[in-house]
Amino acid sequence: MTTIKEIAQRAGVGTTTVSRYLNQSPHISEQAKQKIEKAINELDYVPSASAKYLRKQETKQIGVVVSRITNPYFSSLFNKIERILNQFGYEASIMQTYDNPIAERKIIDKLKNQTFDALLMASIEDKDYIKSVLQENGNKIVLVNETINGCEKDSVSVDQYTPVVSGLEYLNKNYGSEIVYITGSNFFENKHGNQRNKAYREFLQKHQYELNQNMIFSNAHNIADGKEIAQKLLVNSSLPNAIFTNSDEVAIGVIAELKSKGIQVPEEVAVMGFDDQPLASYVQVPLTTIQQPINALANNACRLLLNKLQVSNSLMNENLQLSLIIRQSA
Amino acid sequence: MTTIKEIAQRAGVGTTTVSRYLNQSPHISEQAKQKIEKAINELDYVPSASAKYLRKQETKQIGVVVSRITNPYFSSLFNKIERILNQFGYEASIMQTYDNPIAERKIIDKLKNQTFDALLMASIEDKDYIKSVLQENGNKIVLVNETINGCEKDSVSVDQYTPVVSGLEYLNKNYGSEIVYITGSNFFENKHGNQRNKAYREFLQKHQYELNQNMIFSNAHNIADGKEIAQKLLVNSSLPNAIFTNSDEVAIGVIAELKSKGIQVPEEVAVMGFDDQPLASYVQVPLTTIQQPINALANNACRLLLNKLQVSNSLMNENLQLSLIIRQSA
DNA sequence: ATGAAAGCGCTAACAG
DNA sequence: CTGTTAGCGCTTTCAT
Repeated sequence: MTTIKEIAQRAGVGTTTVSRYLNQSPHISEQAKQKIEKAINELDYVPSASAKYLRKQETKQIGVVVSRITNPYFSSLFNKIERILNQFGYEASIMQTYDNPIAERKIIDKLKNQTFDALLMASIEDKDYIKSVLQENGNKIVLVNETINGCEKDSVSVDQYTPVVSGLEYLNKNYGSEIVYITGSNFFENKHGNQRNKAYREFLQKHQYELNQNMIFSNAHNIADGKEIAQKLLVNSSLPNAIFTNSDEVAIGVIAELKSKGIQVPEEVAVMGFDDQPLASYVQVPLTTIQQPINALANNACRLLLNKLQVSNSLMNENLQLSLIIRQSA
Repeated sequence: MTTIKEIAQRAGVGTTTVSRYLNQSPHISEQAKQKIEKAINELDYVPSASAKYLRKQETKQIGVVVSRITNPYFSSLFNKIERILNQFGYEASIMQTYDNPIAERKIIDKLKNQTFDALLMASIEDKDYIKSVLQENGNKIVLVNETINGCEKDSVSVDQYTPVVSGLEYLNKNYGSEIVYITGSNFFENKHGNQRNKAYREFLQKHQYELNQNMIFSNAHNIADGKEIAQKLLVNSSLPNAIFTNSDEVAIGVIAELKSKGIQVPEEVAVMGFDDQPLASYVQVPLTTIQQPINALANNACRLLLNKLQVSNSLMNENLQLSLIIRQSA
C-alpha cells in the first residue's frame, strides 16, 4: 500500500506539499507539481479514505435509507438524489432496512460512527427511536416523504391526505362504495401518524360508511403480498367494488391474482395503485395510480439537507403535489 | 463526539480494556464490563469507523458494482449477495456505473483507497482497465456474469452462448428466420468478448443467413431504448418475424411501442426478453424470456470471493444454467 | 512555496 | 485481567 510519505520521498518533497497537491491548494511550484504527479502515477497511489476521514472528521458521504431497493419508487428517488448530491461534492449510498427496525438501527449507527455525514430517510421503521436521534442530530437527518410528530422541520413530504381522498372519491363515484383499503403500515396500531390511513377513515365517516375490519389489510409491500390479499378476498362470497392499494407493486399482485381467477379489472373489481412506478403503464392492466413527484421530492430533500449542512446551493423549493393518473385498472 | 478515551475515563479503566470489550475479547472482569457498558450507554458512544478502518487496514465492506440499480436483475442479485455476505461478517453496498467508464473508475478508486476490502462486479465498462486492476488486485475482485479474456479464474458466470442459440433456434422454428438482434454492448466493436453476440453470429452462419446491419441494434439498456428501436423498425416497409432482446426491460419497451401501433405480439412479431425479471410475467404480454439463475450466481460469486479473502465458508458450488421460460411474447 | 510535527480515534504488541 | 504506548495515513497549524 502506497502512502503519502512514499510519494513525498520519491518526489523529493515534504508530505505537506503532496497533501497540498492532492487538495488542489494553489501555492505549489510547477516543479514540485510535476515531480509529485510523476510519483503518483508510477506508484499508482490513491490516498487512504479512512485516514482522510479520521483526520477531517467528515466523509462527504450521505446515506439514503429506503425499505428496499427493488421498489422502483425508492430506486428512482435515489437516482435523482445521487445526481443532485454529486453536484455539491457529496456521494450517496442507498441503504435498505427490509422493513426491519434492527437493520434501521445499524444504519443509524453508521451515522453515529461517522461513516455518513448525514442521512436522507425515505423510509422509517421505529419512529420513537428516530425521533430521539433527531433530537441529538437534528442537522444530520432529513425525512423524505415520511413524517414524525414534532419533527416537521426535518421533513420534506407531499401531502398524502388530499390525493388519497380524491382517489377514494373517484373509486366511490365510478365503482361503488365497497372499497378495500390496503396499507404498508399497521392500520390499527398506527392510528394517528399516518395521513393516508386518516384519509380513509375520514372518507368513511364523511359518507357514513362503516369501518369494516375485513376490508382493511396491513403490512403489504410487494407483489406476493398483493396476491395473498386477493386470495383472501376471493374466498368471500362477494367481491368489493374496488381496491385501494398503497403501492403499484401490491396492485400488480392483486390484479394478477384476480385475473388468474377470471375476474375482470376494472369491470368486476377496480384496483388503484400508488406511486406511478416506471412499469405502471406496461403491466397487464395499465395502472390507474397516484403519482409521486419523485424529482421534486428529491430536489427539496437535498435542498433541506444541504441547508442543514450549511452548503450554499441554488436549489429552488419546488411545488410538491401528488396527482391521480387514470389509466385502465380503475 | 465521544471517544474511547472518554469511555475509559468514565469507566475508570484503560482504553485497551474498552477496546477489548468492544471486540468481545474474553478476558475482561465482570466488573469492568459493567462499568464500561454503563459509560457507553450514558454517553451514547459508537466507535469511529474510520479510526478502526485505518488501524486495522480493513473495512469488511464489499462493493457490488452494477450498471444501474433500477434494473431488477441487478437489484435482485444484490439482495441475495448482501444476505450471504452478512452471514460472514461483511457488509455490502451497491454501486452504479450508469454504463459510464468514468463512474466505474471512481468505484475502482474506492477499492484502491480501501473504502472496500473487495469488489463484486456484475457490470464492466472498460475491460482493459479492469484487467489491469485485476493483475494487481486479483484477490480483491470477482466478476459476476462478466468475463475478461485471460481472467477466467476471477469470474463466475453462466454460459450465455448455449441459451442464446436455443432462444434463436426457438424463434427461427416458430416464427421465421428474420430475427432482429438487440444487445447492450456494441455489436461491431466488441467482436470477440461477447458470448451472446458470438452466438448470434454463429446462428446466422449455421443457417447461412446473411448478417444484416439493419437488423442489429447496440447499446440498448432500458424501456426507452426498446421503444426507440421499435420505432426504427416500424418505418421499414416490412417487420421482422421476431426480435431477440438482451433484457426484459428492452423487450417491454419494444412490445409497448409495437402494441401502441396496433401490431400483435407474438402473432405479427415475436419478442423475446432476457433475465426473467420479477415483473416479466405481469406485463401486458407476459414475456417469453431467458432466466438468469440469480441465486446460484450470487452464491457462487460470494463463494469465490470468500475463498479469495481466505474466509472459511461452507458455501457449495451450485450448478449454473440459463433456461428458456416460455410465456406469451414468443 | 515548503516542511516538521502534532494529533484525529482506534487496536495490538508488550509489559506487568 | 489490565494499562502504556506506538503508530495506521492523513491534514493542518506554525514556522521559515
